[in-house]
Amino acid sequence: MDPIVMHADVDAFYASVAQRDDPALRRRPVVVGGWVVMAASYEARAFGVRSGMPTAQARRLCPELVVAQTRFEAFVAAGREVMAILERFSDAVEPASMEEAFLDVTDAGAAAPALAARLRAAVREEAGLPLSVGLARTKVLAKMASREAKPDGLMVVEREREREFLHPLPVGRIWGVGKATAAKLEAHGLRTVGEVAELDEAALIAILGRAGGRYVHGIATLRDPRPVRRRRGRRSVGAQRALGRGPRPRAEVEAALAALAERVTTRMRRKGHVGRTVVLRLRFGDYTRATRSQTLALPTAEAQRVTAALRELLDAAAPLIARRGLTLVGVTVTNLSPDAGQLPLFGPEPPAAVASGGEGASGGGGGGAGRGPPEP
DNA sequence: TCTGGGGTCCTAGGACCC
DNA sequence: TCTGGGGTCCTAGGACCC
Repeated sequence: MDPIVMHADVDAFYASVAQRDDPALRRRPVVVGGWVVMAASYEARAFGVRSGMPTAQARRLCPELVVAQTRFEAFVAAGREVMAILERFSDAVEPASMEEAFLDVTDAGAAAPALAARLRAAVREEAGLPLSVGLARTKVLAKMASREAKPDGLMVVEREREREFLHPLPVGRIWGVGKATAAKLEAHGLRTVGEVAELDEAALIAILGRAGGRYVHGIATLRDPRPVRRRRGRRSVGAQRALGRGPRPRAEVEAALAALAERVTTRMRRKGHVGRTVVLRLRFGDYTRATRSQTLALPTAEAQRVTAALRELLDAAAPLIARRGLTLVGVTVTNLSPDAGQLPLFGPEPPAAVASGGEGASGGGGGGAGRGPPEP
């Protein structure tokens, strides 16, 4: 029997939460964000407003735009509320972000569309949020179906309609294919998914590399055997801060890094994580980026140790900074593992953090199965 | 359209080991 | 003797997603 995968995704998540919590915002063009739009309601999208756009530009496109405050705790709480509802509809729920998840609903069989309708109603009534749902045989198809279903809709891609649904789409609509990959495909004259499906895997690997080639080939030929799996542990924790233009004294940069290290390690300690690799992220005046990283002998969640590593990394990057001008610094701690000091000796189940089997301490190269190619 | 902040995964080269 | 082959880890960068 074919699996049935559901992809459930709250529409315009941040903006919908804002509209839910403030009735005066309903049916009005709303964005959430600061100086850049983080989410736009569908009313705002009708004016051409998109996330990532500077708020000033959004205002020019839509003079009656309402800019709602970013209430991060409210978003986190709303996300949890939605996930709790989803958990009632399947044992296998794989969150993909705060506001979307894959559900294995194979057991529902022919009743899956009715289940999806009930789920949408539950999220609407209990969480007060619009949910779009895609139903299909694979994750990618379900994901792409929910996208087509938006806003506030349900789309079912039946097995015998998969080709008809997928093949006419431009390659850039494949989940996981962005601008760079689409450009490579188009440079070979491949514009639609159907055209890609005519190539064999080796040809696609030659164009996109091993993982990308396999992935795109699998999707185009309707193979995507990745199962819905429960959430894996977090892989990294990070924070960053824009510094504005103009030269910054070293002391100011160091102070910013110390504050970021504090923020990151506090979050790690709260979750019982330690990490071994410290990554310094930099962005320059010309919007180019660079990273410098250092792997410690022992994992840590101490701000001081992270800050010390950051200082060394900053020294290593000094010539680059002098040349290009620093505009943003970020700190990421990766190579996470559960803090052994915090492990219960006889817990009900083992900690889930680094659970991905034989991957070991997945340094920088990492084989994961998140979005990667379909497994053989 | 001049560009937020938080993540995940893949690639490639070099070091090092057996 | 025109020079192994496989594996792991680290570093840096790129692509993509929400």
